[in-house]
Amino acid sequence: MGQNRATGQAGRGTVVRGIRQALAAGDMAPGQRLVEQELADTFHATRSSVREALQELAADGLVELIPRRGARVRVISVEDAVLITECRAVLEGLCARRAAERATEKDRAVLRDIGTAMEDAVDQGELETYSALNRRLHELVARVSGQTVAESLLDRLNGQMVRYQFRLALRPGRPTQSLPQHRAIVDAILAGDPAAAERAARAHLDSVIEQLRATPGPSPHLA
Amino acid sequence: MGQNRATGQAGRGTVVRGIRQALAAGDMAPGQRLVEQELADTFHATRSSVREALQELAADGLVELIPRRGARVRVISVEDAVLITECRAVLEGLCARRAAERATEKDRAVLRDIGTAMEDAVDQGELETYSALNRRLHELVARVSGQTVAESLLDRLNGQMVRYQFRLALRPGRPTQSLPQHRAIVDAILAGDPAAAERAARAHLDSVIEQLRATPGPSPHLA
DNA sequence: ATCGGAGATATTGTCAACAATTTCATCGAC
DNA sequence: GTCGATGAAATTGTTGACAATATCTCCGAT
Repeated sequence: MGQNRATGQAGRGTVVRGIRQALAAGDMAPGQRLVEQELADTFHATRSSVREALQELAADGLVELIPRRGARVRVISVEDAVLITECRAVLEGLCARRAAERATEKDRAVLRDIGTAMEDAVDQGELETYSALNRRLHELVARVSGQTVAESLLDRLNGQMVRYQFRLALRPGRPTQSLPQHRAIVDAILAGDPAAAERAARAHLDSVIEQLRATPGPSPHLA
Repeated sequence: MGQNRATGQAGRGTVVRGIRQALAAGDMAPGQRLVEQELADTFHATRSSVREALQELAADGLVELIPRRGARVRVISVEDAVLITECRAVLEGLCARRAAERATEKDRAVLRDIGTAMEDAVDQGELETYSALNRRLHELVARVSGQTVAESLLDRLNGQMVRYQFRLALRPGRPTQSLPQHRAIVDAILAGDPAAAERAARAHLDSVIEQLRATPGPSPHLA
């Protein structure tokens, strides 16, 4: 084990996962240049794999690919983040609506659990837990909705927001603000009220947009 | 001129455009297998270009890429079309809302023109013209909205629907049904009424969904 | 000191041959 | 006649070397 490079599809997957993670962890700064050979070395893959991986990431909007000049980590401005979140708002609204129509008893039970777990987490100030539950809730609503198209679009949009979600969850007082909004979504779905579920989801994301707008801009270009 | 193969980025672009067009024109049946060497020959490109082009098309959801087994034209079922159109509904609703808020005098003039041109086309039974105006209207609303993220998502979704849009526009009586809906969208934007614009856009696409549901399924697999 | 250009270096893009895998056709057993 | 195996053909996947381009470095002129 050790220095055999992952080749082909395995390699490509490795690189995609690796870059995604590095991006989420903040190890790669927005705007940073991504050199194919460097990536190949760090992830022990071939340059071909890296090349394909970069194309995949570019298609997902995580990386910017400029012909003959290589790849950079895509820079997402606050305005971009707002536009993305506006789209999330209507798409999650759609998902919440469908979820309210289709949720099975099992789905409802899980939703209820997440709801109470969220309240506990906020009560005890466990920010990390609350953030994780937040992600799980949004994912669950999308999955339960059966709206696979919206689900994949949301996946994509969320991927582009990693950096901002990070910063937002850490804001003091934010959980207190978002918890009742999350509860409203859960309650509407449990009550089987599609219109209320859509309204609640959109209201929640509108509030996220407000928070984004109040953001000073996530880093005025260091390099 | 003639038998020099387009190479590199030129080649890739050629292939992407070529396949897109063939797909729109119905020259490639859904489910049809796409063999790399064949495509390379027909589009006078190298296999590398074809390979990259296929990945791009797969990312756009037009082609299905199965490892080690090649590429096929993606089959879109009626259910898929409905899910796609549901997403279009909320996204175009968002665009219509923003367009109502932001349209300049110039934008409004163009919108007005398209509206009257649509009425003329329907009056005189010019189906092809009406269909083209339809596309132009939807595109214009998206562009005027300034919601570039929604615009690109819609682009993608529309690309996947080419076959269905085709069939739908040809239905007898359909123009009479959709014309007032289009007028409602235009009027709401002209009036600067965001809520009404969103409602009108969603209502229009809800009606499209109804039409899709009444479709017998676009071709029960010939091959 | 700053600007601009020539050469060197680094980086991306291309290609054709080769390897691995799947698909197809043929043939034999039941 | 159907099913399954065996081998041939077709197809996709991978690789490394090479070509084209961009970027950097250094130097001289103003």
